[in-house]
Order: sequence, then structure tokens, then C-alpha cells
Amino acid sequence: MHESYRQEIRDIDLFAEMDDKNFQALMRASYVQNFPPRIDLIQENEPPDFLHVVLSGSVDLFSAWNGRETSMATVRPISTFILAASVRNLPYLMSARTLEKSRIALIPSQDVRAIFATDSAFAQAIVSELAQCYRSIVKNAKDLKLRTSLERLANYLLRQQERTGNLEFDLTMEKRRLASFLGMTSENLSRAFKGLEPYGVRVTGNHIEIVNLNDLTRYAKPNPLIDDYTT
Amino acid sequence: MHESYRQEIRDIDLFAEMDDKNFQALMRASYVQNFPPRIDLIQENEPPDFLHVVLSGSVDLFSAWNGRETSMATVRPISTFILAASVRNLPYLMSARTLEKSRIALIPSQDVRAIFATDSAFAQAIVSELAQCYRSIVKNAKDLKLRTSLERLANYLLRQQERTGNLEFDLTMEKRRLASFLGMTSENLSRAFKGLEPYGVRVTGNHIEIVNLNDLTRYAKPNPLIDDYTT
DNA sequence: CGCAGCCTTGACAAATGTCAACAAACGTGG
DNA sequence: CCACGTTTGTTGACATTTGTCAAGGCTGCG
Repeated sequence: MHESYRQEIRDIDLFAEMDDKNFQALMRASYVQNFPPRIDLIQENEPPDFLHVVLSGSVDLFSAWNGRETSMATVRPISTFILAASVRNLPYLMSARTLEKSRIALIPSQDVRAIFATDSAFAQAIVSELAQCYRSIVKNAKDLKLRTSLERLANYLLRQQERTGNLEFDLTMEKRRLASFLGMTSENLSRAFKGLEPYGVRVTGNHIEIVNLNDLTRYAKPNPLIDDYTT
Repeated sequence: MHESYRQEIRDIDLFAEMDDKNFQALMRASYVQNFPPRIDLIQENEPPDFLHVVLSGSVDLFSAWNGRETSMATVRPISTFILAASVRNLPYLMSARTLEKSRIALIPSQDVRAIFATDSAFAQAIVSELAQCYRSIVKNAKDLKLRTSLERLANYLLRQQERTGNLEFDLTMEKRRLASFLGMTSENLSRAFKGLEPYGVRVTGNHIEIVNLNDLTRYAKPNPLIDDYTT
């Protein structure tokens, strides 16, 4: 593996503190691959052969049942996905596909399991990462169960506003995927955007302008225990 | 702490493999408490002072937003809850209350964090437990996003059938809580039970009889990646 | 017995999904 | 650069799902 990739991976929280010898061992059988957009990386129910690291581009985690499909999360650089399946050595619960041209590092799960058993710093980092992932999906479940789709959209926009620090921003994904991520149909999302107009949301294509942050916030009632990325 | 409690806790996967000295240290400032039914144990947003272990009884994890409330999970003996908050030292995302008379062990989170940093077997067990929790809530989110409430109920009943190994069983919780857990109103659940009659589900109070397992299964389309506890 | 809490039912309202049509945006090959 | 076809987004009409409110029944317990 190219040295610059190796360094990128090394700098991720998950690998930053581990012993260098162990990190080199982990990299030994790993490799980096470039994928075009819309390529399936893994399918749910497959055995977890590799821990994946998104170095560039972005990846959609999604799931299907009975002919329906839903987007569960988007993974952006630099972070890993399907860590839980890897460490438990159980089948993937979600499928993954590239959204755009992406560079992905593949680390054999077997090596991850072998090394985290001996490297205490690595084990700690895994604990931290898994706890973080767990909390993030708990928030997602609360969002789904406690809010209507209009409220979910309103809060999603506020989170984007917070992330960019700007009252105007572009959506980071297609509307159809956003709809799926928020747990609704495209048509419903289209109408939801209209429904937020009275609260000062202006939409032009994929460009969003929050005209009245106060009104939107009053409607959305954001809550740190659902909407904060950090806590 | 009484020796028998100590042994019960020791036997949980999470603590079974750790060094004995460390386990004793963990128990030093821990204590066991008896709670009546319907007592609040923790509230979301509080700092995670204690890791909780349910020794007997049962505990409801729930969450509220904007006047609405939803049940997220039920914790039964012998297992722990709010591990993720404890290890990350971040506020609880869910509240907890006893459902019945319950005996709960309280282990200072600070000690958990201190000891898992030095005890590799404990760290491994925590990884395993968190990965398991993560996967279980991913399944929950898939259930919510991919299925209608009628389908969720049907699959819930099939899971209970599987767990008990019997075509007849009693519901393990009040219907109102089941409704909340499944993400619907009591009224909707009431009608959903009626809606499953054509597929061979007979309901008498909280007693369920699955008259036609084939029909129900054909309707519910259970899937290991959503419904299996083990994978 | 009588109260309180849970469950059920009916009538209705709101939220969300489906289907079909069309418009707008995008990418590709000529 | 344009023409074309494909994909994505929007809209309207309508169906289904789910929630709300109010009333009444059932049950368990003091």
C-alpha cells in the first residue's frame, strides 16, 4: 500500500494510538482500491471479510427487505464502516455502494480481530468508535419514532446549517436519497420542502436557503440528544 | 455487596473473562439496590454516573421529545444497560424506569473506564457487547423503516413464538408498551391484532395463540438480518 | 362496591404512500 | 455543441396507513 494512504489511515482515531508494529501488521494484507460511482461494495448477509475505510468519495449504507429499500447512512472520508460486523465476525446487516468515485482501503477482518485482542490501545479505540456508532443510531431511531417526516426534515436542515455554519448551503445528496434516509418517499419529501416554506425555508434545486432561522428552529425544536453529532 | 450478587455479575459475559483483581476493584464502590415498580432510574441527559446491571425484574428504556414518548427497549436479567454512555462519558440518550420490582447493581462509570483501559479481556468483552448492541439497534431501525406497523407486529409475534418455542404464549409487556415499542399508538395496535386474525392469530387478553404459523410467516416474511437475536 | 387504569371501538382527521403524468437536469454519442 | 434518452424531481388525484378524540367496557384492587 502506498505510504500516503498508510499515513491517512494511521491518522484516523481508530488507528492513531495503536502500537506501530501492530499497525504495520494490520496494513500488510490490506490494500486500496478505486471504485467508480454506484458500485456495490458489499451486500448484506455476506461474511465480513474486510473492514472498509473510505479515503475519498462517499459510500451509502442501505438495506432492503421485501422489495423495499432504505438508506441508513452515508460514510464520508476519513472513516470506517461495518466495524461491528468485523469484530463480531457476523454477516453484514447493511449493503454498501459508492455514491461517487471513491478510494476505499480494505483491511482483512481477521487481522482486525487478531490484533485488537493483543493491542490494548486499539481495543480502546474500537470501544470508543463502537460506542459512538451506537449512540448515533440510537439518535436516529429516536428521530424516526418521535418525529413526523416534516419535523425530521426541518431538523435535518438545521443540522446541515450548523455543520456548514451558513444559512445557505447545498444538499450533500440527491433528494431521493435524502428522502430514503429520512424514512419517506421522494414525493413526500417534495411536499415537505413546500411545507417548510412558511417557516422560512427556500429551495432552489439542491440549494437551500434558511430565510428565518428563528421560525424554523421554533418549529423543529432541535434537541442535543437527537441532533448533536458530538454528544 | 453480597457475595451471591457478586457471583451473578461475574458470570455475565461482560465481566466473565476479566482479571479477578480488576473485577474486585470494580465491585469495590458498587452496590445493589432494590426498586419498586415504575421507579425512574435515570433520565436522559444526565451524566452517566453508573453502569447499571439488571439482576432481577425488568427495566424499560425510553425516550421523550416534545411531549411524545417512546419505548426503545426492555432490559431483562442478567444484562447491563447504558454501557455506551458510560465508556464515552457522555449524557444518557435514554431514560430508564423499572417495570416491576427490580434488583439493580450500580457500578461507577469512572471505575469502568479506568479498568477497561488496563484490562484487555474486559476491553474485548466491552467491544463484543457494544457491537452486539449496535447490531441489535440497526435491526430495529430497519424494522421501523422497511415495514408497516402490521408487519412489525406480525414479526414481533413470530420472534416471541421462536423465543418461547411455543405456538401459544403470553405477551411479556402491557399492550400499550408494546405499541410504543413497535412505534405505534395503542389504538393502532388494537386494530393491528384484529388485522392479523385472517393470518391465524388469536388474541385473548394478553394471551396469544398462533393458529396458523404458515399463514402468519408468509405474511410477515421474517428475515434473519432484522429478526434474529443471535446474528 | 367503586375507582382507576388499560384496552377496545367508532368516527373522523392527518400523515404518508401510490400511481400517473410531466418537467427539469444530466450525460452520452453524434 | 446539439439531440436524445435516461434519470431525477415535481405535481395532482387518490388510496392507505396511522393518529386523535371520545366513549364505553373490562379488570384489578383497595
